[in-house]
Amino acid sequence: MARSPFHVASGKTIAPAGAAMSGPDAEQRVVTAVVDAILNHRIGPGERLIERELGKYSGASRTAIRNGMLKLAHAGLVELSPNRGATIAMCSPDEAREIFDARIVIEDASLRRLATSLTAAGLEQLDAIVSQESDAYEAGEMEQARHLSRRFHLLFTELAGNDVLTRIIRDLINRQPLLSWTRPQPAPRFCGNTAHSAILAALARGDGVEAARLNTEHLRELERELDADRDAAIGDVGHTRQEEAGGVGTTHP
Amino acid sequence: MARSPFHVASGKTIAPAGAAMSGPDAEQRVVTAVVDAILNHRIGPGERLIERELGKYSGASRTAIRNGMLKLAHAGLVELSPNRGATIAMCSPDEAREIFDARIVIEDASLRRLATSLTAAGLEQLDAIVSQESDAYEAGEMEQARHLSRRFHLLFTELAGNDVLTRIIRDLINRQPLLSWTRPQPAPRFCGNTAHSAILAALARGDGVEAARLNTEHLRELERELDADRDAAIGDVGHTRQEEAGGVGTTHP
DNA sequence: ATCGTGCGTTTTGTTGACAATCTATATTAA
DNA sequence: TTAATATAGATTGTCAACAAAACGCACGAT
Repeated sequence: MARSPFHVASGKTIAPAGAAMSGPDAEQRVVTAVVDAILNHRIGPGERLIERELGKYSGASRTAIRNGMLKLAHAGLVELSPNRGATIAMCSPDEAREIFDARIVIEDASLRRLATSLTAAGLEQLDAIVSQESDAYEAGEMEQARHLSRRFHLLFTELAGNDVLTRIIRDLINRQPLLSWTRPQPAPRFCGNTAHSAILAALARGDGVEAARLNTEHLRELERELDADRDAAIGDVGHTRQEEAGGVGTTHP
Repeated sequence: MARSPFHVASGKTIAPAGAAMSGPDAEQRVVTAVVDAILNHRIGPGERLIERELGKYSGASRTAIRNGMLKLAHAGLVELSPNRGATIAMCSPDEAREIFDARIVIEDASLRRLATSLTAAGLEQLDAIVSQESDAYEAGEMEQARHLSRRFHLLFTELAGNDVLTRIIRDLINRQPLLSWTRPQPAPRFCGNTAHSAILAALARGDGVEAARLNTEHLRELERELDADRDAAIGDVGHTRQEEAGGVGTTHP
């Protein structure tokens, strides 16, 4: 098969065959493409990002790619080793826990603050996200559902009005897919929509403490599922790099 | 006078004439030098960082410098404009407030957590910092005192045990000098030591809530002083760039 | 069969030069 | 004298080529 759009060492496609990009901000396009590939589990932890391959179909020069890798490295999405280039970051269990804790700290503060300042417009935006997310779940469009789920967390942080914290949260949310050692589950997990609408309801009635409590519980639940996945995968050898094709199903029987 | 070590466009020296560096990690040296220069107010907001000048005496190649600038930009210490290169970041009043709020959120959580897990060794480290800081203040070594003050905040965050949050706090603390529009005050401000030892005392007796409250108050006080300085400097025109030499004294009469 | 070794290929890191852009000075006109 | 403009210099952005290092594979030894 002729390789067409935008892939990595393994030959996997990480971006659709979009218009042959060659703009002034090719760097940002490479960054966006890699982030998008991570968010949709087209590439996973430990995978190498080879400059030539990244550039072949993105039209980006090597310097642009290299700068993009630096950006991604600072965001915690890739790791740079001397003379070994860029690989998708692998989070240790400890680091995964730290990321969850950090999100809880910041999102707690955001929700408590937002509860006292939420405007009608803001409420409407959040409500739209939650209902769209619900629709996507029911329609089985998991990719879209995951996107909207991330968007919900990011949006209430944005609405809290602190850009510094928002940028931090964005980076932490983007690292989420790198925390799981198994491929994403094809069926909707327990998580997600119910929790989000409950948080929104608490926010709507101005109860920031309860909203924060619900969100913390929500994130802790996600963390527990992750740990369970990891524990289940422990017996499996070679879990750090699954070969492509086929095995998308749940790893644990 | 022959320019000797390591300066910027204005000709100001931002690093001592250290050994002609030319190692593999020249990039990190440039970053460290710039950070150090910022922390000690040798360069201030809006100042241009010219690649050739940075490289002339640091021995770092232009690519290394450029990568360093990218790193500093992501840390919020410099701003990169297309075709205009790197300038020391200028924080708007809004952004300054956001940075303080972000610090409060994260340091609060760190102190509350640390109160339940502080070891004897950790307590000893904190105590050493505070007493050294006190000594430095009394000896009039303001540079050292400011360094130790920053170190105190960073250390209790480190001891809380979350590396993700620690890295964030480090970046936020480093941006502190860029928030003030006036040069650093030669005389010891109200802030600093008393507040720090009170926080430490609360920590030592396991009262994380009180420690967090004291820290919040401490940071809010710093913020108020900053606002006062800015308000006082408002009438002054051309306050965005003070000419060198002489005028180290307080800007407001 | 497994482990260690050596070589060719691939990939990264770095340097230098060139083009594009911006800044500052000098010049000219009103 | 002031303002607008043109020109020269300085600074950044980009690219292609070279050197160094790592990876994969075949080969041979234990």
